[in-house]
Amino acid sequence: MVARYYDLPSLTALTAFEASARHLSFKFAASELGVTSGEISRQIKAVEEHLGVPLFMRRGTSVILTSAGKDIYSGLAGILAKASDVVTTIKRDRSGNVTMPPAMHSRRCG
Amino acid sequence: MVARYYDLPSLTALTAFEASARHLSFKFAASELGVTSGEISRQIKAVEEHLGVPLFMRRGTSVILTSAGKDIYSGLAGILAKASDVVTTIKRDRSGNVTMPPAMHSRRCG
DNA sequence: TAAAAATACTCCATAGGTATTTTAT
DNA sequence: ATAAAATACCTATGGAGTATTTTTA
Repeated sequence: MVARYYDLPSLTALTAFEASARHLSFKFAASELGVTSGEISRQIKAVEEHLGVPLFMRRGTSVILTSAGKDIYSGLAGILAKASDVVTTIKRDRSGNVTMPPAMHSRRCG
Repeated sequence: MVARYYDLPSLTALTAFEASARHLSFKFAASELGVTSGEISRQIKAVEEHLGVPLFMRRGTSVILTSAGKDIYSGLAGILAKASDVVTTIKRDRSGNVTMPPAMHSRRCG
């Protein structure tokens, strides 16, 4: 396993958390992300175990954010979106914008 | 697979890229992250395939960043560090700081 | 008792190591 | 020839589905 230079849970888990926090529902998060709610439940648990803090209070048929959950949500949601923007921008501007001759696109170059 | 609400390569791959770009060496990145250089090579390839753009020019015994590589590096390195900060802060302030009675720390709560 | 979350299985994809090969110096 | 990156092969871990169980409104 990569030695976590960045101390972060997996993107999968953070994505599950962000959607769950936004919807205040594992079920809706699951449906938005196209996975089962069981998987969301496991991913949320993974984030909580990574942090050592509960992020949701389970009230049987619904969930609400703990204050740690609110902090993480407000701290991370924007950052994830920004990271995604950077990547999307590069992808949009790709091919021909690399300020190098086309030959540079092959794996090896001299 | 989670339906990539955020259009990002895996954190593992981004971490490998960040370290490689900083060191301009897959070998040093590998040693810093505690993995083999073969794994770094594969992760970089994964990012490049995700983006559809080469990020490094391979010059046999060394690598240099393409302009897309520079863009991604300057765009993402800070964001990853910031995300890591958020998480680290929460971890440091955990246990007892949840503005809820200690009982709230158990899985179920009423 | 119904609706949502948690969990016990299971399976598959991705992370990662070792050993070897390729590439450019 | 040497030093670094790429790759073929293999194993281990984590992501994810199905079905069932638990929880509280």
